[in-house]
Amino acid sequence: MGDVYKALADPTRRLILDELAERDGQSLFELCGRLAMRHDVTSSRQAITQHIAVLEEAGLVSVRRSGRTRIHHLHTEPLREIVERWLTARED
Amino acid sequence: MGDVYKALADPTRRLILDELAERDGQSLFELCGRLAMRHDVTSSRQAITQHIAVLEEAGLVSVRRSGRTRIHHLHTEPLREIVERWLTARED
DNA sequence: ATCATATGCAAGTAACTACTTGCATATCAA
DNA sequence: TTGATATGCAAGTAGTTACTTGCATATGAT
Repeated sequence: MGDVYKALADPTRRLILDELAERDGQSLFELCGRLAMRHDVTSSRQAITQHIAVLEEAGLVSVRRSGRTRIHHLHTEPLREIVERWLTARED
Repeated sequence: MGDVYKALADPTRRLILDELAERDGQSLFELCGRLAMRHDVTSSRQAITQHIAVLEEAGLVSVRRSGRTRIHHLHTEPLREIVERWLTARED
């Protein structure tokens, strides 16, 4: 399993999470389009694919195939690790 | 102001935050020692200094001088951005 | 003043990361 | 099948990052 923190380190990847948070279940094509239109992401489709792969390895995004289309879903659970690590008072 | 996400991307920097979370107000020397002893961090003092600089730019650590000693303090507030960005339901 | 302690600065390097380009594959419709 | 759509794979490259080494500075104690 990949590194959640490293996955968040790139601004484009964070925008991908933003996009999926606003509209879950987008295809790759849809994502690329909306990232370009609404967030001024000029990267190529391949670049986006590679970013999504990193997010997937971190457990933040899951991919499901439907015909010739990839559908992407957001999973925020891995982010809770951050909260629990430093934002929660611990008793030891 | 630096990037909180990039600051968290490095495992050694996260251990520094862990250390300060457990014992706030450590000096550089103290930090280096405890990182080596308790977390098997083999990096040089300079490496640690550079990591702290990144954490400082991200607002996660503040440094105060006391004589020939640097005292480090943890600040978790910047981490709340992460929570509010994806872990909080938004209404728009 | 002298010496050890605690830290600062800077250049160099190896590894990693994001990105691109070019081509390949697969699905759907007509 | 043929063509267009949607995505996959892989090699190459520029820029970044973490790290080290060597030397400099500054504080505190004797």
